[in-house]
Amino acid sequence: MKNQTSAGPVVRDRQATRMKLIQAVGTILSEKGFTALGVNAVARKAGVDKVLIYRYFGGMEQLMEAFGRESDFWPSIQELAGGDQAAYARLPLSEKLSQLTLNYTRALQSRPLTLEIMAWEMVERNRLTAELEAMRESTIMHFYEKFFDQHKVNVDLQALTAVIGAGLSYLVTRGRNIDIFNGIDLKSDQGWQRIQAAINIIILAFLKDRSTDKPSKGDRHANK
Amino acid sequence: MKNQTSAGPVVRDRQATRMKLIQAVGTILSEKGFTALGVNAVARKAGVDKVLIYRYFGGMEQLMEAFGRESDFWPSIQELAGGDQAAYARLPLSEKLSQLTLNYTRALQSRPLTLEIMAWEMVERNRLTAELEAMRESTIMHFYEKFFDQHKVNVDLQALTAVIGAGLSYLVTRGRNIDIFNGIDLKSDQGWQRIQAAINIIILAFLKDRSTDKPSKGDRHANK
DNA sequence: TGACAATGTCACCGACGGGTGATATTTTTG
DNA sequence: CAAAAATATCACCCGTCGGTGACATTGTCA
Repeated sequence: MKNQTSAGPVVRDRQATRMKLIQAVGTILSEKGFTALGVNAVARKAGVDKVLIYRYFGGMEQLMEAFGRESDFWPSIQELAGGDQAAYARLPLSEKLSQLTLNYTRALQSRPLTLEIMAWEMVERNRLTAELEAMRESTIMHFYEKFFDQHKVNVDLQALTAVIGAGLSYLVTRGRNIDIFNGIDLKSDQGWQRIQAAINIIILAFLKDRSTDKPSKGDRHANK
Repeated sequence: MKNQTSAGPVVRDRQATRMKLIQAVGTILSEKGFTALGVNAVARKAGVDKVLIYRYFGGMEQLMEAFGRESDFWPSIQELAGGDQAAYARLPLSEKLSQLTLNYTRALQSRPLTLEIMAWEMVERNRLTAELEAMRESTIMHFYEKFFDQHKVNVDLQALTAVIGAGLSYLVTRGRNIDIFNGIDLKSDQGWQRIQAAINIIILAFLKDRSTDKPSKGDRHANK
């Protein structure tokens, strides 16, 4: 066993090299953004030859895919529920929705890399964006089943959350590049408080007189 | 006066060439998207030498800027109001908002180039995206002044329209690449009807009991 | 007519992109 | 130890990019 190669320089470790490449993807994305992402840049950043990207992953697409899996890009159900799922489950529907939107906003704002990818999703579809999309749909779906299915409502809850969720995604993503949207200051806490306040009102008003957790009233006409 | 250059080939017309270049920008954007936009591609598409981009515009940035001005990228106030501004002005506030969101959605959906640019706005800031941004803010601002200032409401109307507007922008832009968002089918009319229905409910519910066009009630507390 | 500007083409540059074959070095295996 | 496989480097190909200088053609004006 001559495993001690003296002052061994140049360690050869496939797994370590793979990791270096995967991490380099994240570094490039956060430093330069998606437009700068490519085999040359990633290999340079990782301090490794670019041919290894092809050898170990099959190409840039697959490397991005691997990058997508080995990170906490997307908030977990736990995080979206605010940490205590049992407590969350006991909240009334309006509170659940309100908390969800707040947690969602914070989760996004704390993930610059996710925002970078979400922005890129608008422009291009590749394995990384597809991977993230799948995660997202899956998480949201499970969240729905776990916490919302129990509530009997005669309103289109999916449409409501779609609009609000889309709105938040847009505002957070956009907030990286612009200061003011529609008169709201996206760089200040006060601006986000206005948004959150409006969403809370929307949720309360949307549910009011239109749904009850106890389906006893015979009221069924939702619109007009 | 030797103005008849026989079967004159090779017409030399600065204005026409400028136009060819500007139009080529639009063609590239709609055919290949923003990632393919560059001096080489544009010149090739226009059938013109790329050096003219520098001579006539000063560079790609300025060409994009020119492109941004010479087109109806952004819906006019007229279009957002649904064609008849006088009639629109007479509507109650909730109807105004409802119509506005509908017209906004349709306006965006009928402008694939605008969507392409809006998508790119998420990723990069350049003269073209800045141009579109300026147009947008300006139009929205004027629209507000013209049709909404008259209404006395004690709710944060800007925050409401910010959330809804952002949501629609996101959904329409995203609808180019994905089919389903949050369980809503973005490719079908039925999906969009669900969204529009939800928005209508939101608007009605948001305004109900919280605002009156006649500010007589002393109720001023909006959110708890 | 000749001078001159306007218009447009062409060839070329250096930098960087994705991708590949040959080769060197380290580790494992027999 | 030697042979073979795994790991990593290097040099190179080809295409495209943004950008520029030299040159050709056309129109204008004196």
